[in-house]
Amino acid sequence: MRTISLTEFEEAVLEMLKQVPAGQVTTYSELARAIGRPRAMRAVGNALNKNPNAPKVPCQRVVKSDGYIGGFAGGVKKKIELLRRGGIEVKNGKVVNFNEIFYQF
DNA sequence: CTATTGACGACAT
DNA sequence: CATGTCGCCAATA
Repeated sequence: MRTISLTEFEEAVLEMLKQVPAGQVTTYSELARAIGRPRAMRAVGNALNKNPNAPKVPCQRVVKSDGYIGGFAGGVKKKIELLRRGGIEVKNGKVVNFNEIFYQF
């Protein structure tokens, strides 16, 4: 079924995000770049915010380019908890070993 | 059409 | 390191 109330852009963002393996993270910028809109990192964040997609899409694995958590529709605290649960350590609002677990498309 | 708003990024001060 | 400003893009009013 479709019942997609999402735009092509939002769809693309979610699809790409689903490709991120567990235990790794990506960035808004990289994600935007992967869908062909290298300067649309803000729009990417906007798309994720509007789509409280459940576990279908690991929205929590998207962080800022400098390794900081960024934001989350359910609250940053929640985002951090989800990340830790997924084996990703977060310290002082920033992903530990960010450079090592950073997933590039 | 224009204006406003953001889970951003890079740079200047 | 902290704060401010500008640029960028898509969605929405």
